[in-house]
Amino acid sequence: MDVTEVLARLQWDHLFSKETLDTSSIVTYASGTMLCSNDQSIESLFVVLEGRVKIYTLSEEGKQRLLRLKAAPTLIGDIEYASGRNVLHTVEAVGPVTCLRVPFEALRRYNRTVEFTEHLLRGVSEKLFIEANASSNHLMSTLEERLAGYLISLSESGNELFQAEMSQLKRKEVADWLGTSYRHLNRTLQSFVDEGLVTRTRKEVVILNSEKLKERANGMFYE
Amino acid sequence: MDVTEVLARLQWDHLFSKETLDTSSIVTYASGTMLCSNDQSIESLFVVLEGRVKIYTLSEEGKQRLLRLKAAPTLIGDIEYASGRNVLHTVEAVGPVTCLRVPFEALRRYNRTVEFTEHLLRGVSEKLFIEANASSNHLMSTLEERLAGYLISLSESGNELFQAEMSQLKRKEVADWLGTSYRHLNRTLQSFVDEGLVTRTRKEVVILNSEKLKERANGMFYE
DNA sequence: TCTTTTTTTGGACATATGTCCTATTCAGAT
DNA sequence: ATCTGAATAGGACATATGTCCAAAAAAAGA
Repeated sequence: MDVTEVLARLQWDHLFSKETLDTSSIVTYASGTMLCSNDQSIESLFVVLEGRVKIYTLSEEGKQRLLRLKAAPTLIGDIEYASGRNVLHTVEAVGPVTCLRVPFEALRRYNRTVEFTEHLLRGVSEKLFIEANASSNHLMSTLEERLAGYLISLSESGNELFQAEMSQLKRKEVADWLGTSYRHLNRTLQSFVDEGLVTRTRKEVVILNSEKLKERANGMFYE
Repeated sequence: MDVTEVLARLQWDHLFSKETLDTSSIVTYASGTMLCSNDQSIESLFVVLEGRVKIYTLSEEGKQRLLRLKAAPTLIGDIEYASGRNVLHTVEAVGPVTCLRVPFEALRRYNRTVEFTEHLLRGVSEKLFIEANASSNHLMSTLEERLAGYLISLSESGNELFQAEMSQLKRKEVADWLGTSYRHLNRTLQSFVDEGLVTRTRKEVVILNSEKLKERANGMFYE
């Protein structure tokens, strides 16, 4: 794999200086590998070039909350590089993942350009927006609304990104992502079935009445 | 008020170019004024030089959630400048507030330096950390834990910043900040009283048994 | 084909928290 | 001192959601 070419394809070729790239390396992770774990220290930026990663919080007691699935290209470690703190969110490879690993040290030394810093800034503030919105949504809505919103968001065209990232979750993962228990997800799904809004086989959910479902979502919509 | 001098005192004097400062102006807001409101567009960065601001989300239905009180110095609009989006959180003056208002346009034209961008980046990622942690805390703990954590955090020395920002909240505001109803805050407070952990007058809460209270906080701690 | 294990589904119950409402108390204005 | 409006306190009830468990179904072995 040719790094220069891949970066060019992403239009990220101007971001890293030659010296920086010289100290960087391509690394590949098997499915299930943790690229970084909550609260540990981290010393490199990971540019995910290929594959998909799962981002979630993992508390001491083992409770976890799925934040999102992200497909390449994406940056891991940008927040930690910018803030100097330990890892905020755990990141795990879903399927094989190829990254460019760029040591923070190289960035500090050879990469303090406006272009690169602005790129990080844009990325981090984008993440902040998403996090803040997710958090508000969660705090201010019931599972019913969130689930309806999730189903609608998956079915409507116009947010391929979300669909690519969030479909193919297993039921249990959907529960995690929605921040609820498996039990309660089922209960709520069933109530939609009872009202004729959706049908459910054990493999999939089919929307019958997307109008009413949208009402139930009460404005909740993911992208 | 001399801007150059104030910025120097904050050690922010290297951040803005002369041209930028020329297009900026000092503005003063009366208590209660909104510096910016959720979802509106914003065209200037506000450098809060004096006073305190209240940052919160405000949903369409009027539900609000207090995120924090912040004392000067602090930046408002940095996230929006960085992401190009509309306002994320509503900001309101608590008492008179003096700001330096810097048009985004000037920043784009005269201020794309590494120093300034890195400053924004540090600030935004710091905010992301706080937001992410608050959100996890909220999702994974009961009010009892959060309230205990809040009380402990206010009483222990070592986080003057938090104390300066979060004491002197009215009970209703504390409820907002903890993301609960006034009713439930009272109920939980009362349970602490019943167990002899704290005493409560209608003005203040006094901690009697900080050991046990800390246990109740179950690791929750604010800073 | 027959077990054994895993996944799905849903009952029963506990509980954290919200909503609505009514006293009570306190501070400030008259 | 009296009135008025905000802030405080708590009763009664509804409900969203979690926990624990057992039955049913599917998948995987044997």
